[in-house]
Amino acid sequence: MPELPEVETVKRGITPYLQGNTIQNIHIYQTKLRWPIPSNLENYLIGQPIQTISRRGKYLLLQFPAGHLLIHLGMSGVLRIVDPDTKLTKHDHIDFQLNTNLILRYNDVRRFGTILWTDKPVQEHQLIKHLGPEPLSQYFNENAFYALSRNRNTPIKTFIMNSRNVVGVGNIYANEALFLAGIRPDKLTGTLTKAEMTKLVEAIKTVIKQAIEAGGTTLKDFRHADGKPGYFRNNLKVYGRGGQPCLNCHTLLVETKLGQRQTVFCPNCQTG
DNA sequence: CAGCGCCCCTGCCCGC
DNA sequence: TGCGGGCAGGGGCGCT
Repeated sequence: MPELPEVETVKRGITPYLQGNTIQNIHIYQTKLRWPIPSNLENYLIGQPIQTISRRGKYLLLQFPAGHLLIHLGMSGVLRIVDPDTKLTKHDHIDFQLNTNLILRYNDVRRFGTILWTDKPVQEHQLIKHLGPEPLSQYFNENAFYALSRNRNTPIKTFIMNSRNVVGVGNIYANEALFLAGIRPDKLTGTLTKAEMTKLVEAIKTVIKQAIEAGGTTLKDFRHADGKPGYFRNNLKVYGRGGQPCLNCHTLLVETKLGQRQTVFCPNCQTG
């Protein structure tokens, strides 16, 4: 479900309910996510204040006095703020009950998500330390990205979806950014010119920025913490539109597979 | 190291 | 209506 804009939207939605508040209790209903939820989580969290809420790539980081809680939503994870009398539903896996009596509730149908604890500096955590730059930061720029791309032989779409190169670009926004940049998804990374890489960097920034402003993309069930959908779906130019006419030139969009992921492009507009 | 395919899991949609 | 196959917004891991 979530790419970076969706995770950012979730972060913004839950922050007012969490910031400075204290975890009063925890209920774990299902420990089996991508990795088991640590069974001793309560030792670190109960009675402790949530000091800051931040995001690194698609990871949400809740800072406590003793360390950080890492949360990744995987493909289908949902975080919501609910009243204490809200009935549990299928695939609710963990509740964090706050001193305000509201509950931060994690639901994840496919259980590809992650909830882990670390007491080390969070940027040194195994899952965090190899992450590439944030797409909207100054560290993601045409010079650095072009240098990184030299002598790389993977398709450019696979390259931009690899979080070691740049974080937060999932399948939707990879397709959209390549369309915006006019570059074929299967073009080998090392063959892109400096001008093309510059266009691509700008396209990724634009797509991510616009998606955050729209509150993310709701395809099936993504919802803000308050239950509202994201509106970027209306802006999608190629994702999910294989076989339909290109919105620019009316050529039929081509649908292929790249790295086991649905890939859609316009053979007329994306010639780079 | 780079690149790639395989999984983890449930639900839904489609064709027969 | 039932069933099997394929597909889904992620990404770590093991293999070559």
